[in-house]
Amino acid sequence: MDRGAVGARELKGKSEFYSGDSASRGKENSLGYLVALAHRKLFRNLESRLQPFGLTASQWAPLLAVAHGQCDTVAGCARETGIDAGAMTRMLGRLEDKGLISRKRSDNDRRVVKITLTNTGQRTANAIPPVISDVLNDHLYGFSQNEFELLKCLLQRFLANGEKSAKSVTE
Amino acid sequence: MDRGAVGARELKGKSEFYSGDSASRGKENSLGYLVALAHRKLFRNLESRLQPFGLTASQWAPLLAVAHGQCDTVAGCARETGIDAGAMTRMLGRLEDKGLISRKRSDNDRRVVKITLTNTGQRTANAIPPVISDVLNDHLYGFSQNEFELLKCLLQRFLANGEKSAKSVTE
DNA sequence: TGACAATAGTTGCCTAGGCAACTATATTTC
DNA sequence: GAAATATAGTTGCCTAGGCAACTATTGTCA
Repeated sequence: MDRGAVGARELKGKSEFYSGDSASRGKENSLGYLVALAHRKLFRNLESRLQPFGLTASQWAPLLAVAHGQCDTVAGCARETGIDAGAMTRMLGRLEDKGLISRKRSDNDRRVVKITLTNTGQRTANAIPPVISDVLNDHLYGFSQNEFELLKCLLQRFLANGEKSAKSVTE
Repeated sequence: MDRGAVGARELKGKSEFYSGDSASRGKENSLGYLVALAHRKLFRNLESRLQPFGLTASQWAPLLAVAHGQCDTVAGCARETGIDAGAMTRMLGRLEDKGLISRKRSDNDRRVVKITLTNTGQRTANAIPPVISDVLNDHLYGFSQNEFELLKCLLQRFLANGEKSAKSVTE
């Protein structure tokens, strides 16, 4: 057992789970590795299950976001899915190439590009939620309701801490 | 509250936290989004803190793996960090361009390429663990020791389930 | 020994995200 | 109303990972 498993040191009210000499050694003990591996595995499982629909693991998110009325512009989709606007332009281009969405310059505000689903896009958007659910449920096999809520809660805090940290660096 | 928060349905011993109609709606409630966002945020925070060392958030892992003697070949590094061998070839190329590692064809087995750290690479490998620790600790601000262990444990199970699921599809 | 399989590494092609520079349009401010 | 500012979208350049095809080398086995 290394220090990470022994106990967190307290330093001016800030807990230190990792210290320089033991950090990130071994994939199982480092949260960095774990978060990355969990993400990659989930991503690849989604990828293989969405292949029959001609979708990648990155493409379902903006598609569903539009289908659910959460966004209808490039910038909106970028904000909603948390990725770069430039990347979103290209992403929507690929979705348009596949005939799932269509883009049209707005008349009210000539800066924005309005995004709508095609019929095919709508059908696909209807079909994929069960697939996503299946994959997530597979990853949650054996979890109790408590553990499920706990994991969500801990990840939300992990994420929120990271956002605060990023801000404090740039300020 | 949608179904996900109400309770998991049991279906032939398999819990269903997500059902087709509510899956992945809203970033906060979907574990898919949460895992992806947590990973991206951690990745970007690492990126900005490693910039002074001329490293990206993907490059420290193979560098430390070599420094810790966990691998000394392309295939070994790929296995150790869980990424594709082709991607690893290019990754090591970038590290070589930066003068951090050097590559040399083995004499025993002319297929393998032996990887060693340069002096600069060794110095960098010594310098970055505290930085990684700092970023991880930031993300874990306010976590109790219990919560820290719990998050690791839950993520390990989430990951293991995903690996089993992927295998059962290909078999 | 000779055919076959397995392994190591590389390369090309694809999707993907981040960042910066840029244009066009809209909003705010003086 | 004109200038400054903000916002929307696009594009180029970078790193990055997955997959498939390929070569070279090594190991296996009939």
